[in-house]
Amino acid sequence: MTGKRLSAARNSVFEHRTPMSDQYFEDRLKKAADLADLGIDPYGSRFPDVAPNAQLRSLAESTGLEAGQSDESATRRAAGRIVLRRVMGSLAFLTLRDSTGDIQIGLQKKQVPAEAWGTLKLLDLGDICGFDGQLGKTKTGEVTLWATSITFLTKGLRPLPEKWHGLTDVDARYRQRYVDLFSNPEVMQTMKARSVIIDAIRTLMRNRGFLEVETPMLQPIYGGAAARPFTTHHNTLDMDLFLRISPELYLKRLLVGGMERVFEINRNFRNEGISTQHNPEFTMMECYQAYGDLSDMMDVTEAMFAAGIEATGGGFARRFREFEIDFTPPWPRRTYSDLLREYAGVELNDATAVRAKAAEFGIVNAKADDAVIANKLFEETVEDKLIQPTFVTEYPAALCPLTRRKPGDSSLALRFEAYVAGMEVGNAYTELNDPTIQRETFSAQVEGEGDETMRVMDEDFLTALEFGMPPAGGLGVGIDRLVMLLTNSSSIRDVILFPLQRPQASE
RNA sequence: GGGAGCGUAGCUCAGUCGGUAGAGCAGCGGCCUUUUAAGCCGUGGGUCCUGGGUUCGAGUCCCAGCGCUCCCA
Repeated sequence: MTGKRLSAARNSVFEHRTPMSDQYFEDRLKKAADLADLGIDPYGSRFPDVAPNAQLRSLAESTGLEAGQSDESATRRAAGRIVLRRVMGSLAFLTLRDSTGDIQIGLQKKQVPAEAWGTLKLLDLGDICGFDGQLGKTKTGEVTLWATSITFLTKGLRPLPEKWHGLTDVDARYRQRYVDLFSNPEVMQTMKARSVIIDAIRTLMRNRGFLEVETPMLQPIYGGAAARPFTTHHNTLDMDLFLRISPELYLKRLLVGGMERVFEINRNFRNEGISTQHNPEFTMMECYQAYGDLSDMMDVTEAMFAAGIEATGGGFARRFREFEIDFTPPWPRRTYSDLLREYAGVELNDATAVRAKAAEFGIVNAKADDAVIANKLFEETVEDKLIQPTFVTEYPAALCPLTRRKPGDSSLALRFEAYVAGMEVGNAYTELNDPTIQRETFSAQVEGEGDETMRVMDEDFLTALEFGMPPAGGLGVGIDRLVMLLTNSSSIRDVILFPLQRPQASE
């Protein structure tokens, strides 16, 4: 890039910027132009054979370098963003950051070509640079790449956040996650952990014979959960579509089709509130196992957490917020009615007592089903007590239209929800595969809750069941919450790269 | 939806009783060969979220709006 071209770029940039930022832009664009004048491209290109910083650091340890020593037998190459700089006359130290961590770069005036030393003045915090040199340790023992050359790879035009505090403004961190990622290393670690955990879960499921599939996100009829959907529209077909709230009814069609074990890791969309536990789009692992039931799904749930724990290191005992949580399987099983008795002091089947107790918490709705009231009471009194991993079993059947009834007690459903730290992290059924009962429960649900659950009967799903779906266990696990628990992140927004934000008025 | 709080320099934050706006980092100029949030000297930088109002005078008090955070539902 020539200085002339940069001048033109500068002029166009300034037309769109506020006066106070011009100082930084102007200085940095000037430096980019100065580099170009020296024949150095401020926006470099291919820079092969870069060693990750973590690798360089471990190399320094494994080769037994002592303080004050350098390994003169080899030249190493590092690249990354300059985040700190300490210049003392004719000796300079830089802190270079990549996704694996930081490494110190040492530059001595008498060890680098004069032109290279001169370009140090043109280097800013935030620039992306590469360095070749010998690995060593300073006399204080800091691992240092003693550079013999500087390669400018990308000029940064904007100033970095404060070097000690980083970017802390929560809103800015989410809006400019790219700044958050390189200025707050723990954010990088969390996001890498998320990727590693999901990878481990995929491997687990494949090893158990589950086939990964992808089912529609755009659905003409939504279902599989009780939630409000997002609505969209297809122009050519001129039809409204819904972003899925759950893949359940499609995955079950695959069971009918003969895929005995399927799973999907993908996004669901629910047009509801936002909180530390809820993002409008969230990632769910959902799986179905033919010829299985609830107990198999408990096993899968425990194994998923075990896989995530193994992948991220550390033991089954983990800290999350103020809790010490032990994920060692098997997790305790507690029935819904036992928990309601223990924490709310009422019998599930005593509707009068349940309503009276619920009224104490301001839960009053004469038209609502007894089970709906009971469940609100459960949410109010029980959920936040379930700190250690717990499977809650035997849900009121009225809440579970897709679940098989308990043999001998049709008021209860063969369902469990897994709770950890007061959060629901998993939901599983022994799946209902009797099309006659399914039609009845759908009708009741459609009439009872209308828009909240399903707008119209999914006739094609019922048709599928009529062809015959094998008995099966099904499970959904919230991946975001699982990652929260295993990375000790207190908000779901801390484990989602780009959580939904209201757009900013300007800019 | 309700309550509380926050919004000041590129970033992190002060700003008293209403009296013409400050620090650190970052920037710029200078010194400096083992620093690591380097240090020292000097210096530039502001739509105090937006719009009204009260007042001789508003970052500060009042009203409305916007955005964010936390708690509750």
